[in-house]
Amino acid sequence: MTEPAFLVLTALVDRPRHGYGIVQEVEKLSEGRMRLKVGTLYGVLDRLAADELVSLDREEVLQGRLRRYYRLTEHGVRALDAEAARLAENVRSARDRLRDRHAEGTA
Amino acid sequence: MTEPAFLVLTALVDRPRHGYGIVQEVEKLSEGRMRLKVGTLYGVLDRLAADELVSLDREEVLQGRLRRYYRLTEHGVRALDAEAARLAENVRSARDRLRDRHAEGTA
DNA sequence: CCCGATATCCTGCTTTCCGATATATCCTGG
DNA sequence: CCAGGATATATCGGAAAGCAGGATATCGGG
Repeated sequence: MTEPAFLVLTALVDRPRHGYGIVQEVEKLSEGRMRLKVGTLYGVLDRLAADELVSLDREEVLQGRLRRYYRLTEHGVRALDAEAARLAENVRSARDRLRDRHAEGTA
Repeated sequence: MTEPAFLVLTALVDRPRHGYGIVQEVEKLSEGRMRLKVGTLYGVLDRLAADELVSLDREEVLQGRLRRYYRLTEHGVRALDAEAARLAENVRSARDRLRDRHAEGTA
């Protein structure tokens, strides 16, 4: 799973959101570090929908502007959980090794 | 930074390794989960070298076979450390949200 | 004697990223 | 009253990246 896909899934965990809302939520949850590009978003959303990790929740027309809401599927929840575990393992092994490297210099 | 790049840097933390050795080390440190493709490796190595996160350590000819060793630069160590922190943040926010989602169902 | 492991590298296909652009509405400030 | 920023979706095309496959070459085991 790519990083933008991971962030989109994370943004959808608490409730369905529309495209622009996802962009804002990703920026918020990453404390401004990640700014999801709209050019990236729709491609990611299409791929996630094709894989059935997200699905179209509903469409609203608010003040003449279309809002298309996506929600996380149960499959999506499991995929996000598995990916988080996988990334955590990568982080752990990198940190273990970095710690050993510095410990050697100290010893 | 892409995931293969992250894994290559991790594999080089403890000592310089040559291409094929990196492939094996990545497979070992990920407990068989990640199998780095050779077609991916050399492109990654070139990019990391261009960014000065790794550098050519030495070349050996062992039993008629060339071995080209790469080592992590100090810049590479810092980049790996920063990337690990960034990924850890992504994992943390995903897990926080997943926990809340399940807590709601429980409450 | 062939095959798997070891070892590097290139080519080309596919996927993905993302800047740019297009379209359209609403609100605020000047 | 109008310019510009925020809100909102979508597409195009270039660039970057991933990766399967194949070329090339040695060594050891069955």
